[in-house]
Amino acid sequence: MTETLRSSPATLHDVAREAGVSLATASRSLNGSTRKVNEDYRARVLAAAERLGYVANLSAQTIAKGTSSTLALLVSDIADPYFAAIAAGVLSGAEQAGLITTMGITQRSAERELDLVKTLRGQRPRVLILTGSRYVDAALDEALTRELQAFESTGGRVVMVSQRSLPFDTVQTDNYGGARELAESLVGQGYRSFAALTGVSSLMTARDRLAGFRDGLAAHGLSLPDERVVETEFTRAGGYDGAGRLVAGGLGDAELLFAVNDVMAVGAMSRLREEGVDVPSSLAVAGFDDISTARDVTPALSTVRLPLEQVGAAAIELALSGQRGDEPTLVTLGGEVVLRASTPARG
Amino acid sequence: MTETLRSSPATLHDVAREAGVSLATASRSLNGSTRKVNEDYRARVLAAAERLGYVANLSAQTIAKGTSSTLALLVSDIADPYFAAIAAGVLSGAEQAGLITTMGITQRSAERELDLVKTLRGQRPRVLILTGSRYVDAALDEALTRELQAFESTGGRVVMVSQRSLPFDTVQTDNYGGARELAESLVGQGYRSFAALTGVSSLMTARDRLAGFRDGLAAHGLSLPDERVVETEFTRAGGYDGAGRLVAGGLGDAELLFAVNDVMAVGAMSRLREEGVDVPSSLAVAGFDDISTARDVTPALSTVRLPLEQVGAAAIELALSGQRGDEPTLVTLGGEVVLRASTPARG
DNA sequence: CTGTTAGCGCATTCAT
DNA sequence: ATGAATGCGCTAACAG
Repeated sequence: MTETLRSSPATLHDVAREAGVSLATASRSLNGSTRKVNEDYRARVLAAAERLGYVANLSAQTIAKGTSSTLALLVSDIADPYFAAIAAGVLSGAEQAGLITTMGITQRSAERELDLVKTLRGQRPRVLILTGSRYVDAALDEALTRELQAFESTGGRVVMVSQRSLPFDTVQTDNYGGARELAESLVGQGYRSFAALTGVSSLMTARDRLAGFRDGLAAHGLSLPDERVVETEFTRAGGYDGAGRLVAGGLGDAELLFAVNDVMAVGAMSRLREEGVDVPSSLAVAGFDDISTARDVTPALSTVRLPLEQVGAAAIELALSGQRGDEPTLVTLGGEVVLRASTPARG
Repeated sequence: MTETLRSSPATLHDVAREAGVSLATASRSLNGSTRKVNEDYRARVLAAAERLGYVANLSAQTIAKGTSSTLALLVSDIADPYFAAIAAGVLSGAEQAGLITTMGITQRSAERELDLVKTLRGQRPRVLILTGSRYVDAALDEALTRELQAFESTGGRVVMVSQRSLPFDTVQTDNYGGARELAESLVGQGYRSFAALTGVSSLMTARDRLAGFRDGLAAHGLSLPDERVVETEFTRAGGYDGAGRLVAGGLGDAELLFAVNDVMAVGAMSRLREEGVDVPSSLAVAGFDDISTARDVTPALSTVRLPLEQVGAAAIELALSGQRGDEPTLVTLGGEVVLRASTPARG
């Protein structure tokens, strides 16, 4: 009758019997709030639990207590370093808070996101964190909002990590401000003429960064001519293609190319090299995000570093601390301009 | 009495009452196995559930059925692209199988790993997947083995993703074979004299790759002199430092530097550039893993591509298909040598 | 301080 | 085909 021969997990009942105490005493010894149990009994219970390999059934505890110790996290794509970094922050924060986290991948699909929210609500998590750019489907957005509000109305907390577009607490990075600062730094480096690679305009992230960059230039009386802005995909391949289109259309007097994220910038650099456009002497390049590749490309890429792990941590903090007010809270984390070899100072 | 005013989630009981049917009928309509309920009633139940925003309580279902629909995944560090890729494979596989996955981060600590296993066992997951290199602490390993065996003896399935060292089903990548093939390819490119950067010898991954590389050279009558093998950390910083030590010690006639993983190779390239050692003309460099940065560095890095997402998928498949036999199953996924500009053909 | 008992939300026998 | 009743593993009153 050793532990390894059982075919179903030991229950609290088993432990109580093995220790010769009541169910309640066993419960109190193992998980009970404050010690209110004879040290002698307690030891016997612990020993019995150890002997039986007992592990409390979390589902049962959740049911009995009426509150779970779970956090649900939704990300677009965990293999994307951007989300991976945020997830890392969330996971470590959750663990510190004693929460187990369950994760779902939306694959950048609003339908899947909605489905996952429904599924994960079944867990009765204490917190639901949604990460990733919002979509533009109004119907789906509305359905999602309803679902999330229902969740909140039953005691759950939802935190969005992205742009503030739905009426929930959200943590965002300062895309506009970071891009604006980047532009100003670049002007400080002596650049005067610019081109840009941006994502589809429905992506708020892309829009905000481009707007910030533009305004940063405008502050110095400079501008980004529309014909030098190419809209492409938010990926490495998009950057590669976009750079090709830019070159084909003629670089003109452009001195610096701003890509709204690093992977696009890296793709662009690759294409520029193939096209025989030297970076940075013929065209400087700057990105946004500071992915780890940024410092390893040649020349190393100037960019804006986002405190991604902190974003995850902030999301947890927001979710766990205090009550949800009437007005959703908005936490904005600033980026930091990092100038590297891809944008050297100009004569 | 609209849904948003409730302060606790609707229960099946609420739905039954709202629909004017019994609890059992409601249950059968919403989650019951095969349709055995009048279409009329069924519709009423579904409508009531919709109206109330009812979502089945997963914990309650788990308790009632005695089996959960959860999978637990442990990774060392989710921000590491290696684990992120595997996690992506696991998550998508789990979802296809209708499993919710909960995740834990071990931070490469054997203690934390053991703690997490205990905690996650509380969820009564159907499957437990452990990812990451095994450690060398015998006591901890034994405790972990016991815990995992207890889990298996109560119906759970465990799959290890890493080297085969514990007596459980495992999915591994062919580190030895990949490195061996890489070495042979490099010899084919005309390289004859080598140096290497390896991780601490307790890391089996590092050991296997180095052994494979050595044997690949040996197959052609070549070898890797011990004084040209520097042991350093398994990280970018480790590669950076290691390359520095190598240069300081004198490169001798070394033509190619093999780093046991890509991040180390990238760190090394960075250091070599700083030291004025041109890559590849003075020293070629090759890595292992094919992280996305590999093709973006200059020169692009030769390496061995590992089918990481497939590894995750294979782990799930192994866990879900068939019974655990007496002997643990071992699945090995091969890598693929990818030659790039960092190791051009030599005269 | 300890033991008894009544739920928690749901699935599932067992009758009907 | 439907409903009433039992139990899953556990916590939290409630008595003793």
